[in-house]
Amino acid sequence: MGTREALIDAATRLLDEGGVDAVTLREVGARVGVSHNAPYKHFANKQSLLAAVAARELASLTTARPAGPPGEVLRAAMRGYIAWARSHPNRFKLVFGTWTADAEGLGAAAHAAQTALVGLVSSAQQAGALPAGDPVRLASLIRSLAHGAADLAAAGHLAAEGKGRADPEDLLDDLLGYLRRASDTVTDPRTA
Amino acid sequence: MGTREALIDAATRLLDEGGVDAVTLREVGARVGVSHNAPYKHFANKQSLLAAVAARELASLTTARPAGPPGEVLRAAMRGYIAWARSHPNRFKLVFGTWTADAEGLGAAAHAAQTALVGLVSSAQQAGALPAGDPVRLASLIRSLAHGAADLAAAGHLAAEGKGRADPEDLLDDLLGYLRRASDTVTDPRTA
DNA sequence: CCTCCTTGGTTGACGTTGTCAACCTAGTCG
DNA sequence: CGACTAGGTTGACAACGTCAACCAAGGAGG
Repeated sequence: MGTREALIDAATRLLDEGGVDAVTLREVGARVGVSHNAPYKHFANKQSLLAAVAARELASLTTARPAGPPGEVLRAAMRGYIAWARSHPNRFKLVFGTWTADAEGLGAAAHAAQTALVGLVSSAQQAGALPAGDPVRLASLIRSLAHGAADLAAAGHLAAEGKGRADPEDLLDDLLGYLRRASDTVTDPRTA
Repeated sequence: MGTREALIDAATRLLDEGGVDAVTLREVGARVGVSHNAPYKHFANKQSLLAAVAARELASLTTARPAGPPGEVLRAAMRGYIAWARSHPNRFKLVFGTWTADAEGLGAAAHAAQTALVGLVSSAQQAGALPAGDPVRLASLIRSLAHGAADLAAAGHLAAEGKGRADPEDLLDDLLGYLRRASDTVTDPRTA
């Protein structure tokens, strides 16, 4: 059990408990049982530690993909994305925060997530659950909606009560419904 | 020329320059020409100052609405939203950051923005540019996409180069296109 | 005119935090 | 056996948010 992993664990727990401001190198060190400067033996600075937390989180999102009809797998994956954002809002905010420098591991994880999603979209297209077109672009569309809905909901900028209730899951279903309808109306082979 | 406004101005400028971490009460005070504790005469704490910055920013987003065909007005409004997010990413991040407490003025501004957008959507629906349905829900859908696309683009999580290029503006147009097609199918099932 | 209170400002201090420098120790390898 | 390195320690420092105490201008009201 490396100290490095323990530091990332402790930082993640602190992040969940009190937001990014609660993640202090001293407290992280204390929780692992080392001094306040031990983290510097594993990370260049606080940002690097947070980047490691974000990278691991993003990677864990990409794994664990269930089986089933392509359209449903895609829907389940995006629901997982939304559920993760709602249950761990601080991690969500961290992952998509400002990463000026030091985004090596993070960039790779982001690219992997993107690629996996594009694969799901392609399968769903072949199954007729999504309209034809560039799968990368369609994946970006779907992910942008899920991401935006989750973020707005977390920030409280989405109508959450009353007749105009719009949960992120509802909005996702709405979009997938519109897309399925679009794929039904036209059997257009390719639109470049 | 109230000192309070000057403080908000200085804080906004600092935010643009170096992110939220660069906004220090001491530097804000120095730029306005007062001491490092003067801001406490106008704001309860740093969070309150940032909340004032965010509230003013959100309010400025709601104003300035052009005229034209309803569908185009809606599209222009969302493009303005995206353009704002791209040109002032730090303000964008701040406005939709974590606002546990002290969201009075911010909540009001958010509600106003929501209401204005719902009005645009309703008009576009009556003009046939959008499918029927709860306008609040449809507005949430469109805004979620614009918001998510802008946020992902700012974080670099959106494929930005190569053949899979997906600018936020492109994704917005894609969504509006699908929606228009869905609104057409009610009267005319044949669409291309 | 004097008094009192509010408004907006000041200086000084304190604890916390990120970060740097110097030092120490157990293990590995030539 | 000696040198090097990985990992950890203590101590210091400047910057930051925040609190407390003090202070000047200016009206309100007797």
